[in-house]
Amino acid sequence: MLDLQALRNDLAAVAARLSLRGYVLDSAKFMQLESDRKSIQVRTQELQARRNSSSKRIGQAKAKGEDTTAIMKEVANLGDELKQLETRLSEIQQELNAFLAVIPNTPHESVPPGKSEADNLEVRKSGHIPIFDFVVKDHVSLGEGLGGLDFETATKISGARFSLLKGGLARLHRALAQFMLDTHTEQHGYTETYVPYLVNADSMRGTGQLPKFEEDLFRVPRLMGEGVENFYLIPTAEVPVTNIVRDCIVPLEQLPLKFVAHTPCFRSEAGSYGRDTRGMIRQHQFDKVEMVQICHPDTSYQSLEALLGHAETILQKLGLAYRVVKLCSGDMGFSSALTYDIEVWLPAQNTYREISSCSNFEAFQARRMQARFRNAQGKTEFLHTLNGSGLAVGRTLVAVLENYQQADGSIIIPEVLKPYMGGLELLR
RNA sequence: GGAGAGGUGGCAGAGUGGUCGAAUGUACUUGACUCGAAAUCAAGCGUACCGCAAGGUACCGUGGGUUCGAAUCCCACCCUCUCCGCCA
Repeated sequence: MLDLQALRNDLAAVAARLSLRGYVLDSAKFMQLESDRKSIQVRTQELQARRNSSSKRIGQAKAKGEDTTAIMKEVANLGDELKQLETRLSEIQQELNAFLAVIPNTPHESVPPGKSEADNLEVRKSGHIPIFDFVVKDHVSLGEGLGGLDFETATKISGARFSLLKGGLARLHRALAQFMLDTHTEQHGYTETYVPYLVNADSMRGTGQLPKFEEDLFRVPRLMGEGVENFYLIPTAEVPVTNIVRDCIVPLEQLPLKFVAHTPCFRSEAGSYGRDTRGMIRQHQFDKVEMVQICHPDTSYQSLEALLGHAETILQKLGLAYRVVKLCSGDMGFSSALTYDIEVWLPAQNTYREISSCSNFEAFQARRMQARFRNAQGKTEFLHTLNGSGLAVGRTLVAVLENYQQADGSIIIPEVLKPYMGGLELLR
């Protein structure tokens, strides 16, 4: 959520920044809602004040045993108008909230303007793109050749966009997640967390998935008395982990909070029907190791650089080539103020593919979550939240398979993973 | 699944229809005392919104209702705890 004060004080400036990312702010509607809200609120509070003082006088009179019919008559007609106004006021406030809830974050000033992926800015490249003296196979051929990747059975069990791993590949997948978690906890100072995979709607609203992106989620309805309460399968650990601080005032000295979690992620992939249909690249269920930082507004951009570095470290240790891009204004996610993507080299696709996304949300999520700290003056202020994949496990597996393949279809185990593979050197 | 208890300010804990945004204790902040600290004493100490201000409004798990007036009464729901049963 954007800062309501900013909208009130400088609507045009906010609208201009939003237009950079292709969002057209309905300024007229906002001004209308605001002025309605204001006039009705003033009138409502006026009547409430009158009712309160009259009621108080009735109480005092009754205590003295005096007759109260005169005062009661005064108040008698207040009720209806007041009730109407109160209803109207809460309607308007709901409209205003609904209006605010679907406005994306404003991009940070350093974000390159642009419309699509094509306008993203390459920040740096790292590692060496491997050269093969044979025709490379993609991860599907490699995995199936090794007998460890079985999409046919996964489709039977669940449907399209699910995968079944077996044997060495399943272990390699687990090894990757373990390696990432250990690196972030032991070398980067993150606290490991184990979190719920089903969350409530408040949590989804807190991080910005709701109300706008319900169609991207798997919803799990649950009967609750008369009605239904919805759970949602998490699309990323960002949701449960960031919501740790929802409705919290975090003591200043505890900042920054750094959490890491390894979870499955569930995405409906509505609207991406034709894309990446082959292989593990785009699945309804995939594992991800996610880093989250909750920090002071003054240091959030330093934290973002650090967090990006933590994700890069994983790729460096795995010996994979990658590049870092800064997303342009039109390609950023709803809640983000600034996002770096890390793209890993995939030989079979002869290109870089996204494997991590690291974002600073500034106070956008914190405002939705009421996540605050108390500043030196004792006033509450909104925290800044950040997160980044460190990394997407499934795609990392794809990258390892493709980059470490040999002519006979076997896979060399990267040095850092050997301890997690019981010393195994080669997957065949 | 059955039975019971309970959800009030950072915490503890009063409050069963009126002067209650809420006693009291504790924590915290400031001042006094002190070389300093402890103890003691005094004052302050929730959040949001409207207003230049004075001041006003809302919030006692959530949502509805009754009433001139609700933390307090009624209804529904959610959550927590205890016991029994079942279960990884």
